[in-house]
Amino acid sequence: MSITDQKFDIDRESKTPLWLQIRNELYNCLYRDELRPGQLIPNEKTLVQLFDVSIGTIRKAVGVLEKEGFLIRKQGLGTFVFQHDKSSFLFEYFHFALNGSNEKQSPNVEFISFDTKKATKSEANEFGISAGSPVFQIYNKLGLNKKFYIIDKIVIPQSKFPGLTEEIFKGRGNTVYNLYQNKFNIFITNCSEKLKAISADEKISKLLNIPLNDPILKVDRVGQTYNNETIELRTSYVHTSDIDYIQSQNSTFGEAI
Amino acid sequence: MSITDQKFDIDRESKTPLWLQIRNELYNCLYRDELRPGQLIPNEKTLVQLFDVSIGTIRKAVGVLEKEGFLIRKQGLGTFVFQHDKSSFLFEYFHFALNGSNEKQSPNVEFISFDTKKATKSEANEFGISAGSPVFQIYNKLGLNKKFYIIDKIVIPQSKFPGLTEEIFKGRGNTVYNLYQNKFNIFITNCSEKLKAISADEKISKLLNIPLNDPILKVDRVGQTYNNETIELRTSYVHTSDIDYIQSQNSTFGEAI
DNA sequence: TATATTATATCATATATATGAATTTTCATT
DNA sequence: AATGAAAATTCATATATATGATATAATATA
Repeated sequence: MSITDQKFDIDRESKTPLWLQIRNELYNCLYRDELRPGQLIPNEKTLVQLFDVSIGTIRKAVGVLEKEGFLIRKQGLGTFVFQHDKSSFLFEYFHFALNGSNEKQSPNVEFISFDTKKATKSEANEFGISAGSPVFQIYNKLGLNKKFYIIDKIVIPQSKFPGLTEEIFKGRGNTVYNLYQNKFNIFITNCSEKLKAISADEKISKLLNIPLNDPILKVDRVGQTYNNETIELRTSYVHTSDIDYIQSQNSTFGEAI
Repeated sequence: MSITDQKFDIDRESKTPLWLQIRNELYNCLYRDELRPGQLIPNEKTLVQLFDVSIGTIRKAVGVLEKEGFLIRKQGLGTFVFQHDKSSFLFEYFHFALNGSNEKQSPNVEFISFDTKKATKSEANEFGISAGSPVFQIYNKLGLNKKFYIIDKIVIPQSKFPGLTEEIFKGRGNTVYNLYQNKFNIFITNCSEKLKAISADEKISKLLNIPLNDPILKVDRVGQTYNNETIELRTSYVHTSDIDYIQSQNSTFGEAI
């Protein structure tokens, strides 16, 4: 169903502000995939008619979704649905930079392996599937400046990625999140990460060509989609002798001025 | 000079939007300390008169400063200048939680040492002072649930904290950033962090009572004030066997709905 | 055809105004 | 003094409208 075809009923008696009701309706359109990544959404005038509110209320609703990262407004052009690509990946999800630098640069990625295995208990628990269900486990090597510093292990449930093969994965030609989005209709909306320092085990030391027991930064990332459904478990093993995990933070989460 | 006494000249011909000009004027009042932490700022009606614009423009300017974290609006009460305290510290700057938990809890802090030393070259460089200038170096131990997992090393230039003594530091009764703010008029506006995995050296292993060479998460934080002036260099050494460094991230930096 | 101009579409800024919601203050009543 | 109702204060939501800025499309002109 197209967004312009449906009848939204906004409750003017509700305690929830109109702008928030509209924001939620639009969010649901994203969730229901009636507004697809990269797509141009109806202009403000149309939205005014669709929801029968003033343009200021529409702008507030759309503005919030823009700040949340779901929509992107372009003056003179229109408002578009956000889509994952290399630059957004670099900006939002890749947290590493060479020693002494604060500038991120795009990592080079090299494929290592693609396997099917049974989900561990904790993986199954995270995904909300039964233990032993099949999952894909994929290893990649990431580097900067021709050297590799990071091993990425990706675990995703087979059920959510029907038909995914090693060839499709290798031939994606873009970021992994872009693959999820374009080939499997899964849009990663939020991530959380947990970091630990550990010792390199045999596997990691071989893959990264570093001494056994070297200190390694281990990053566990949970990638989720709408309604906090977990889609991907990613573990990065980072040899931080030459690169840093960086995080910048304003007093809050303010917009850049 | 009080904010209500001065004449702001807003340039209506400027390419910079009015709301941004006003946001910048208010920001400068914060910077010049004419609006102090915790203080109630003039209400919207007064600001309308002060800047001679409509209330919508004022609300936009104040709204941005609120999102940036400098102001806090409270319906029915007024708008206040943000101040550092324990809850904001927990919310924004303390990134650790016990294994398996996503809930942060307030750490307990124990004083270790307070010394004066000469700035290293890199410290001096960061602070913009000459090498060898005196700095304070303070060690603390942080823990959760009666056990200590973190050693914090704080380095701050003596010149910016005149009269600071071990007694004042120990008797602060609040967070360190609150001390900076209330006793020394220095307001930390933003931080950036760089993380590495290293091996515990002798000093750290003794302080945390862990084996030598255990993997340790090292967090280097640069704390800055207005105009990106560096105020504090803090290094945290974290034994991550029982706790995680956690980071959550929405698709962007969206406001909570 | 190539270029410059004009028109159109779309979001951005700004004003003016009305009503509602949340909090504190005031003040009458008990 | 304690309580409760009313008033005042302040920010929040919502409408209506006008003008500006930016990008694209259409058109006229050389």
